[in-house]
Amino acid sequence: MYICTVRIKDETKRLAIVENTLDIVFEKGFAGIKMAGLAKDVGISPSTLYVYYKSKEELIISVFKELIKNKTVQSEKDIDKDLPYKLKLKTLWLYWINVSINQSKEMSYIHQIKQSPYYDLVPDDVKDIGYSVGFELFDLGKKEGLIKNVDNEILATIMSALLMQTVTLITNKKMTLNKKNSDLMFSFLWDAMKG
Amino acid sequence: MYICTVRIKDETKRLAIVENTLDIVFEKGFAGIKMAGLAKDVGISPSTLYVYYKSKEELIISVFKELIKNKTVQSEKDIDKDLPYKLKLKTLWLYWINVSINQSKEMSYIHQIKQSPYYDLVPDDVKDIGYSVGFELFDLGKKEGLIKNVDNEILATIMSALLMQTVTLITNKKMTLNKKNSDLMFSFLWDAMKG
Amino acid sequence: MYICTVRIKDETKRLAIVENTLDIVFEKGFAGIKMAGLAKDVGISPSTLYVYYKSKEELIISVFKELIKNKTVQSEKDIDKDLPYKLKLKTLWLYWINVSINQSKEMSYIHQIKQSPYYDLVPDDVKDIGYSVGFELFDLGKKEGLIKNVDNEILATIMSALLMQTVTLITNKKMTLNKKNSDLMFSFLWDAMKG
Amino acid sequence: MYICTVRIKDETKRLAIVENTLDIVFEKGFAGIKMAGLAKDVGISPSTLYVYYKSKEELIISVFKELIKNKTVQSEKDIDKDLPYKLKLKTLWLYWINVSINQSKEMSYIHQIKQSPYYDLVPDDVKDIGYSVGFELFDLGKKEGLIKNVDNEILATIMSALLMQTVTLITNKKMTLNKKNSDLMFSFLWDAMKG
DNA sequence: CATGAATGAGCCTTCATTCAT
DNA sequence: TATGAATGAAGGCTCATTCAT
Repeated sequence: MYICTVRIKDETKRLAIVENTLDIVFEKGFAGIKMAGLAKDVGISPSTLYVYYKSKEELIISVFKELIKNKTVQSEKDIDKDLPYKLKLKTLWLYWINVSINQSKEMSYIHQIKQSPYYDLVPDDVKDIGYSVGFELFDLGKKEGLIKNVDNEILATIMSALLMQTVTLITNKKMTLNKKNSDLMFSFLWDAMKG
Repeated sequence: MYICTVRIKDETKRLAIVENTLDIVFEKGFAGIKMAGLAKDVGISPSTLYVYYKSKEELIISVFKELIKNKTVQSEKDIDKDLPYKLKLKTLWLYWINVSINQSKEMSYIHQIKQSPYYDLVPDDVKDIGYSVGFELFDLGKKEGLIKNVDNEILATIMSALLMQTVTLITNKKMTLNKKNSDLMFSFLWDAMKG
Repeated sequence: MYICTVRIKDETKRLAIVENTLDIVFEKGFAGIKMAGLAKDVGISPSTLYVYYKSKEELIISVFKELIKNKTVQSEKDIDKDLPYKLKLKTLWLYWINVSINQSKEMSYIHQIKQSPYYDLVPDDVKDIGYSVGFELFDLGKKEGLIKNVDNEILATIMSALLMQTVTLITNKKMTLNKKNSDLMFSFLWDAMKG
Repeated sequence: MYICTVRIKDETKRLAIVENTLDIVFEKGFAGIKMAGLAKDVGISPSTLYVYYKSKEELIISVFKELIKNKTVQSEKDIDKDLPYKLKLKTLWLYWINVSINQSKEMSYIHQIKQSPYYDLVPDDVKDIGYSVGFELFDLGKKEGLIKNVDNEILATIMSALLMQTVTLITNKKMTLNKKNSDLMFSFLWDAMKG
């Protein structure tokens, strides 16, 4: 026996899937993604999910790709070329702090996938995107003798580490996000990096 | 009246279970723990696992408790009181680097459980152990005006962040563990912290 | 815009599940229900069972609810208002005898669940259905001074006890179901109850 | 590695096993018997259970045999030959009421095993014991024309049915056990049986 | 006789994915 | 494209029973 339903094709559906996936991963981690549950959250049938993504694996990786793509695009527009170097770095720092706080779900997703077996399945060209802005800034700082002459990878690591921990302190309510604390945390970064 | 002998639960076996659990989590994460697979690795029957731990959950948490217990015991013996302050801090730094590298599986387990839903099930008294040595050293440094006068929580966070990233660099073969690199990475920490 | 057809959960299948559950409980009791075995009997996959009932517990209770619902519906249509009182009671008696014999699996199920731990999980509003017809008849008999003036609960208990034992005698082939025996067994009931 | 314990052989152990089995079956039914749990309740090792009974099945049936044996022995001593017939029957009735109330666990066990698959495994000579006293009394009553001239099996069934339901009413607190109620319930029996 | 550890067989349940429309 | 039903493969766990002493 069969009944009929009418459905209008909806291109925002994919966006809804991404959004709900982020919510789930943020709250319960990757193990919390259940295809049927996700479909229900989105308001579609499990099989419809497979119209958009051919497997759970593909879903997880596609969502990651989408995040990376958006993140990179955004970060390119935000640097002001006329500031003194220290302020340039601070601008980048503040930008990342804000991104991390305001887009905590997205950041959490990226952070979690990097430690999961799924990350092995991410194509290399997607993996290596994201630090270009930082790298240029590091090169500049080193050329001008303002920061330690160390491999960019290491500098990026230092910056990322301090960034993440700052965000953690804020997220865990052990610190509030205000100018004083931003300055304090940035002072750690600057003192660590300056040559 | 009777005299009888009784077999005693095998401590070796429990250790083997812990060891294999660490291996699995290190390689595949918590989702990779399959009771049957673990049992096979250890060389026992799946049901025997349940003689030692009454559920997967309990296994995961018990292993964590054991790691914490051992870690704390070890870290208490390693501080030398007569060194100048910077060297004291460096000793702690090197100690942690070594622990992190040599016991990378254990550290990975601790790191992973802290971000998993299982951590909610860990008793609070087990959660709060681990930074006592660092905190004393921070207090000393602040009293002598050698490091920034900032909350211990923050200092510990900074140290921990740099530590973890250093270990990551080494583990990912982007850096080798030698004196030069140790000194370099410590210089980031020291410059960041010093007052 | 799309038109699509959707398969509907198969009522036949649900009935087949109920039927087979009754068979199993009748033959082997509640402990005899094995989800995989039941699925095989019905001709579906074990997991399909979980499309219809979300757990073994729910299956058992749902089947009970269904039996109670049907039983109540049926028993409401069978009373003839113009008979003399004794014959009214006998009609009810015979109706119940027939139900009990012809629907022995259903009765057995009801009887068994009431003595099992599952009964604690049955909602109260389902528990209390079933004696309404009898109670009205008892009230009538007491008003007319034809039967003992005793609590309905007790009268129902007496009737139910004799009924069940009669059925047991028949089921165990120690008695055949014929007019003479029906009359005999009803005479026990009537003599016991009459005022 | 082994340790030693000293144990004194204890013939009351078997009794303790029986007692605990009764408790379990009374509270949770036959499905509630778990060999390990029972052993723990008794204070012995699971394997020791197998010294006394070679399987769960044997345990269940042996306990039943023991109950039947004791019950029969007791019921033989309680009949007073000089009472008028109705009082003799009432004595038997009251005796059984008391047994049923005071030894509710034992009665429950007998009742439950009779409806379980285990009953098929009980030897026939054990099954048929228990009504001898009643049967003699029924024969007497029939000979004197005081009760209906009906097969003993049926009379016993009637009596047993009313008995069990009376006990149920009392156990479920819908009736209290006092002289008035005893008399009332016996009146049902007597009216039903008398010729 | 007594024991605690050990186990295999089996159970309930979940879930990513496919089927049939 | 869209769907709800259906499912196979697997996983966690239980428990009567045996092992080894």
